[in-house]
Amino acid sequence: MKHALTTTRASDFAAWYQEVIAAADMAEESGVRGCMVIRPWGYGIWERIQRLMDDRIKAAGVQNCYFPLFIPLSYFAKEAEHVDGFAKEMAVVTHHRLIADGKGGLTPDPEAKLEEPLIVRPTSETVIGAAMARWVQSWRDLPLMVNQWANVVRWEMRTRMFLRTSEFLWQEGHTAHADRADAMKETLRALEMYREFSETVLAMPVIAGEKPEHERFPGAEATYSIEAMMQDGKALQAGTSHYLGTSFAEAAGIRFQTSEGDHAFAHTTSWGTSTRMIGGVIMTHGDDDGLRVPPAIAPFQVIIVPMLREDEGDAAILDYCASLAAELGAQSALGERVRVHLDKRPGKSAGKRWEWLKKGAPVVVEIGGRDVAAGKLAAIRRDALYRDDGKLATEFPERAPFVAGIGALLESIQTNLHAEAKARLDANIVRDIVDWDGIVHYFKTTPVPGWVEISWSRPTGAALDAVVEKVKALKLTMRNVPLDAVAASGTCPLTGEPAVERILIGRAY
RNA sequence: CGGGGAGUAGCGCAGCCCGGUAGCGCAUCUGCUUUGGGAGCAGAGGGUCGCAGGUUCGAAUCCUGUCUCCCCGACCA
Repeated sequence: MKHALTTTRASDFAAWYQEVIAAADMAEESGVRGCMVIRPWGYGIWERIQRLMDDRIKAAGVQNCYFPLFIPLSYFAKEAEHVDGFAKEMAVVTHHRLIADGKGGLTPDPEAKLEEPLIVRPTSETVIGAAMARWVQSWRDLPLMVNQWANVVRWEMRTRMFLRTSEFLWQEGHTAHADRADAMKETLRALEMYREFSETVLAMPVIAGEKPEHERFPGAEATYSIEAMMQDGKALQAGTSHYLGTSFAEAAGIRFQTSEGDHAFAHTTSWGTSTRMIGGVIMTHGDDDGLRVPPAIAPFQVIIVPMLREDEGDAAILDYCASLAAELGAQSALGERVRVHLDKRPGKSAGKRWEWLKKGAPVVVEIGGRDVAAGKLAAIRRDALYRDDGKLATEFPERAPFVAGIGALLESIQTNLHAEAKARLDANIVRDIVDWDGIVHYFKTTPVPGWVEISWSRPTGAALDAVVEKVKALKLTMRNVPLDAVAASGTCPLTGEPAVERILIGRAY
């Protein structure tokens, strides 16, 4: 069957991923190492994610604010584990002026060296912690819950668009609480928010769980994640939530007077999701014809393409399209007005149709003179592009019932995309392996391996290091300990010790 | 950051070894024909060959440096 992309998922998944991004006009190279230009269609998807996530964040009583891009090195140095975790990937500002280098170029002015270097934030715990120290005096000031939408920079060695870029966009929530129980409750609330968001908005099923010790955020006491399975079976960590204990509060001085009159350090949390989720959407829903955008995050849900012939009949077609767009736009889907776009650009309608299909617009409607005369239209749904015979599954409904049913149609596409991905996730987690040979056999013989969930002994220290090395030899990593896993049983295949909990293992991005 | 590959028109590529007027396909534009599923024919426009030096009468081509991308590894909350 002929497809819109030249690379298929089966032939070269990594190349396919890049082709989708290019073909859907989502993002492109910027000329700056590891940084991308996010184009309107990609950014429009991000704006949708922002809006729907922001609604949830605010509904939880968290307020938005904004903190500086630059963080004094001294702030950052206060939490030792945090520094160790990020020091190797830091962008540092050392000068504030340029001068001519005598060769026609510019160079930092040695006279303008900063007294204290500024780092470009890789995350904002330290600078937000400093503010929280000022804002929190009394137990009455807690909990303090803030969030910011921002860009952060991490100088990664190897970058991939949306999945791991030097600069990325995200939201980072930061909260301070009077005690451990309250902070842990917030950590898990944020995790559940991410799980629900991923499932219902991104139509991307995930497993929520706790990261093993060695995968924790630097400085955290506990890290939780949502893990999504891509179409190549690899895991993508799509959101994290951390219980930070009191170490960041101690480093920043977030101290308060309790109702009993003594002093205590706050228990803090942080949680984040980023533009990486867009990479997850691509690798969850994309197919060999490009992207498929879940209707909830599609910048436009319905595209109307008039089939113009540059003759006197065009005016009637455009009138018909305009009134159809208005009627569709007055309908609701997924709790919002339907987002309709009338593509009035000149050009061949076939070319425009494929452009929108590659972008993944959920529904493409084409209108020709015959439709105007008959009061009908031609509709293509992106989640079910082809008929069994390989031709486009275009339908030709009457206008009025189509308009009345658009909300239900978009909702069914949203549901359908989720169901497809959920079936794939469920089918590719193996839960009955009980020994190391079984793990090796699974990953060596399965053409597109997914994940295995095993009972393990939760080793720590050197024993954990040994286990990490052992699975690394198979290019595997421990993903998380699912919150809703069944009880552990038997012996840990990795250590031979009695198992205490269930953990997911798989290849990861 | 180590090993490998690549950068030539909007996109995909050839030309480079062996230096001598910048090529092809798709896309774009024009004309004619066509017209309900990515139309056909004819013609046209578009590139300081990633960037900076060097060698040479002459550099896309040879040399040096540098930037960016891709693959493998290391790294990756």
